[in-house]
Amino acid sequence: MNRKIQTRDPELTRARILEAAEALFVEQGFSAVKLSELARAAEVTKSLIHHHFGSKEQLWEAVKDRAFERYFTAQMAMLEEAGEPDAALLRSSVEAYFHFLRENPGVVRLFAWTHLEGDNHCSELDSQLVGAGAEWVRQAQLRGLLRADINPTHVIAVFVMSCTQWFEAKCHHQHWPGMGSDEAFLEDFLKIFMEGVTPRE
Amino acid sequence: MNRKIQTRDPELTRARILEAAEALFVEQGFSAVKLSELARAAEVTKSLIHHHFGSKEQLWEAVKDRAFERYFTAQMAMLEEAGEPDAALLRSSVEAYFHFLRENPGVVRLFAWTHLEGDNHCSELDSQLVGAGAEWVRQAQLRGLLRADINPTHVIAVFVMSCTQWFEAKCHHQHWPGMGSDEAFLEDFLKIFMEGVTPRE
DNA sequence: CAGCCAATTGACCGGTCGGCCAGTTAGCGC
DNA sequence: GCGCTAACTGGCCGACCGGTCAATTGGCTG
Repeated sequence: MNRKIQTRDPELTRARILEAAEALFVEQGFSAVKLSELARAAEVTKSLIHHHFGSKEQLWEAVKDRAFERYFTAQMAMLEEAGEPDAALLRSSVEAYFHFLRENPGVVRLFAWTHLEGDNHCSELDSQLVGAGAEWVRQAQLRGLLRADINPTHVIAVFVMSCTQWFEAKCHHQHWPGMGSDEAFLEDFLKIFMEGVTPRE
Repeated sequence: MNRKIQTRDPELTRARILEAAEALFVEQGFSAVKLSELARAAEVTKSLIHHHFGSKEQLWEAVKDRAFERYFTAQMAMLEEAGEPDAALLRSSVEAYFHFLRENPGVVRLFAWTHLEGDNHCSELDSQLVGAGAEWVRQAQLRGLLRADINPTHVIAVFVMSCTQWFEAKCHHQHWPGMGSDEAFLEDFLKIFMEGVTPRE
C-alpha cells in the first residue's frame, strides 16, 4: 500500500485538496478563501482543483458533506451505544457532546458558516439524530425519569444550542468578567439543565 | 428640519450608506459584499463611500460599532429599569432578551459574523452588561432567591447563549422533527432554566 | 511495447474587485 | 456676492479573482 513512490495519485491529491480546503474554509468562510491561496496550501495547481472538484462552490459542498458525515457518524455511534434512558445517561450524553465539540472546533465553525449562509441541507442528516435523541427523551419521560411537561425536541435543542454557542462564540465571551473554564461552565450548565429536566417529587 | 430640498446632505448620505451596508453585511458577511453592489443599493457612487468611510474595512467597523452601540444601549436600558432581584424578574428578563433578539435579527447575525472573524472588540461593551447582570444574579443568590452554587456569570451565559443560538441557527433547526415555534421553545427553555436556578426548599 | 486515458501543468482569459484621482459643484461663512 | 471647503462625480487603474484550454506525461491495459 505504499503510494508514495507514485508520482501521480489522484485519491491522495483529492485528499490533500480537501484537507487544505477544510482548514481554510473553517478559518475564513467560503467567500474569503481564494483558490490561489488554497492551491498553495495544498501544494497543487489551481487547475487541478478544478479538475477534481469542478468549481469553488462544488469544493465547498464536498468539504461540508465530508465534515457533516463525520459529525453524523460520530454522534450516531454515541447515540447507539447509549443504553436505557435515565437521568444519569442524559447527563453523560451532554458531557460527551460538549467534549466532542471541544475536540472538533472545525465542525462548530463549519456549522456556523453554513447557518449564516442559510444552507440547511445538513439538517436532513441532523434531523435523524435529533429525532432519535428526542425519542430517547420521550421514553425517559414516560417512565417518569424526566419531566413530562416539556417537548422532548426542546430538551435536545437546549443543550445542543448551549454547547454549540459556547464554542462558536468563545472568542467573544471568554473575556466576560467572571467567566470560567470549559469544564467550569459545563458543570454549571449541567447543574441548571439537570435540575430543570428532573421531575419534582 | 426639511433637508430634502438640499441636493447635498453629507449626514443623510452617510446614513444611507450605513443602512445599506448593514443590510448587506448582515445578509452576506464582510467578504461577500461588493462595493459596487453596495453603492447601487445606497444609490450612491462608489467613490462617495470611500470619501465618507475610507475603505471597505473601515465601513465594516463603522457598521458594527453602530449596531453594537444600539444593542448595548437597549440592553442597558432594560437592565436599569429592572428592580429588586427576584426569580420572576429573571424570568421576564430572559423573555425580554429573547424578544429583543427576535425583533432585531440583524444584530444576531452581525454578532455571529463578528465571532467567526475572531473579532472581540465588541466584548468590551458587552462585558459591562454581563458584569451588571451577574452582579444582579449574585444579589439574588445572597438573598436566597436563586441557587447559590452556580457562578453568576454562567447563569447569564446560559440564557444568553441559548437565545442567541436559537435565532442564529434557526434556518437549521427549524426543520428538526418536533421543533416548536419561538414562543413554544422559549416557554420550554424557561421551564428548564427557571427550575434549574431556583433553590431547593 | 503500444496506445489510451486521466492526472497534471502553465499560460491565459474576461470580469470585476477595492481603491484613486482630477475635476465639478453646492453650500456656508464672511 | 465671493471664495473656500467639502460633498460629489466619472473615469480609470492595477491586481487578482475563478475558470478554461491545449499540451504534456505518468501509469494502467492488452
